[in-house]
Amino acid sequence: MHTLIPVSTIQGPVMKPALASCAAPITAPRRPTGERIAQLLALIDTELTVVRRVVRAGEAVYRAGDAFDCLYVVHAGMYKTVNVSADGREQVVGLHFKGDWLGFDGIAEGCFGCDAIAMDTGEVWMIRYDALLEGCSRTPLLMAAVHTAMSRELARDRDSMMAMCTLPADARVADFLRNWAGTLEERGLRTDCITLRMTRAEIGNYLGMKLETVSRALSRLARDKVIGFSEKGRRDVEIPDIAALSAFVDRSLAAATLH
Amino acid sequence: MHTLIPVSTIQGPVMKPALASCAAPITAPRRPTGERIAQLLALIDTELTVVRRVVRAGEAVYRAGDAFDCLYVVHAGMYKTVNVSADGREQVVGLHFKGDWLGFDGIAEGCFGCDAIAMDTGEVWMIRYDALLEGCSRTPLLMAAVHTAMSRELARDRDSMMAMCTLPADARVADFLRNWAGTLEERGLRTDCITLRMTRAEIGNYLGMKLETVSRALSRLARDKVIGFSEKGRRDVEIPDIAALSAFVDRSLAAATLH
DNA sequence: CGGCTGGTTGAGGCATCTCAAACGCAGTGG
DNA sequence: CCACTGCGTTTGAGATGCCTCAACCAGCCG
Repeated sequence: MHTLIPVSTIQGPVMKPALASCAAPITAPRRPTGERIAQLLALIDTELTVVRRVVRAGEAVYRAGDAFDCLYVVHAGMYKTVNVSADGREQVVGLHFKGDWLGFDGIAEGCFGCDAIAMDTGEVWMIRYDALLEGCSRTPLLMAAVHTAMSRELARDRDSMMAMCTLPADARVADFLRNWAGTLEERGLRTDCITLRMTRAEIGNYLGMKLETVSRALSRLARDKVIGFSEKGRRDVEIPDIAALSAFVDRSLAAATLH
Repeated sequence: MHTLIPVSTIQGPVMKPALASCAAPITAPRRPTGERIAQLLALIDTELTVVRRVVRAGEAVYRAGDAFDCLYVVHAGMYKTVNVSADGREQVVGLHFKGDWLGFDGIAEGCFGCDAIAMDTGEVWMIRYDALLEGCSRTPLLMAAVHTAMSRELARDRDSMMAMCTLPADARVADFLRNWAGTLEERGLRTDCITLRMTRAEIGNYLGMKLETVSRALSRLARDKVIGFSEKGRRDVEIPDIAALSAFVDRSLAAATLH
């Protein structure tokens, strides 16, 4: 039909190949996510003026309704975004780790649509949106990186919707743990013993179920040896084998379709 | 803290004010959505070379797994995006009307993550992604418009997640109809009698419930005079008053929280 | 110690799903 | 013209998965 022009040929002047993979992957083969994140942060640091901000557990990076001025890139820590409706319902709609952006949802309306809350102490990089627009004009690689980040978030949201609609409660919890372990693994962190920094109520809210259901699901997963609990409290979960979680999800689905 | 610099001052050279509102609304007060869409399409038409493609009902604009080359802007018709999992589950994750973009989810991975299916005959504008990147570098207004579109889609996904997690089935259907009527109203179309181009099964899939539940919910809404059915088949729904749908949602929530 | 927060587990209830039957409507072919 | 078929819809009755309510337990901290 038409020939595929590599993006790099039109993305403007010379770019360091070492930075290329934090943008859209049309140009290059896949690289480890940890590397991509390091390159993204390096690119931002060189192309933009960022204000580093340290946040403590429970502190809000921004609140729903705040005027949209800045985007934030997670440099350390873990964050939840909480959608708040007019009538007061609260819903955890996203979890964010190092390398993720916070605040994309504010662009369209000019104010943020949800709260972004730190779940432990961490650091975010504030980037003024007007400066980002300017930087994207100057540096196509940066623009591509922003597009990629938004695209990834859209894909994640879709997968969440699918999980909520098609998986029974136990499988949804298993899927949740699998995703969590996956993001840790991508960042080069230990996945065999992870600490959930969320209460059962928060997990349930995120997954669309009640806290008791989460607790029961975790108990069943532990009984089936798909996960384990560390002797130090029930807050830490041992995941000896991520594939076992996937297998559990598949088994749930097979059992369901098999009547 | 710091003064708010209007984006327009850094967005580059002169821009026609008439086109300004299709981008982020920091610069300008809110305008009617229909106007924004017209301006978006005009901007795209002047800044980019588009290939117009007519699609018929049931036809795929793209399929999950297809290589990501192009984005699409809806010029006419109505489309659904369907997420397909490895094990064959299908989930409608989005509905798209005139002025919406299709394919953002392909940017990050280099291939599309879902099917985009036309639900009636319509027309999409194909835009090569490399050309779009170049155009965004050239025209900051275009870049802002793309960001705004992605941001809006993120916000919509989150509202969907919230509706699925917090609303009972009847209210979820009411909310669905309200959103549908809302998008029609934004585009200057009639909202008092809308034709659902989806089967009950599709609606149910989208809302995370079974087709019988959708049917019952619609029957109850009709019994409560919140909606009506046209005499010609049950496929057309009469919505005399959109506010009545919102009121129904609120009533459901009030009844639920009241124990 | 005693209160508090978060977690686990059980019993019963309810919203939704499953299964099933019947209907309307459009298309098709005799 | 009518029978016949297929698909989508409606409605009912029973099953079930998750929620609600409640009791109890385990850490933690003043």
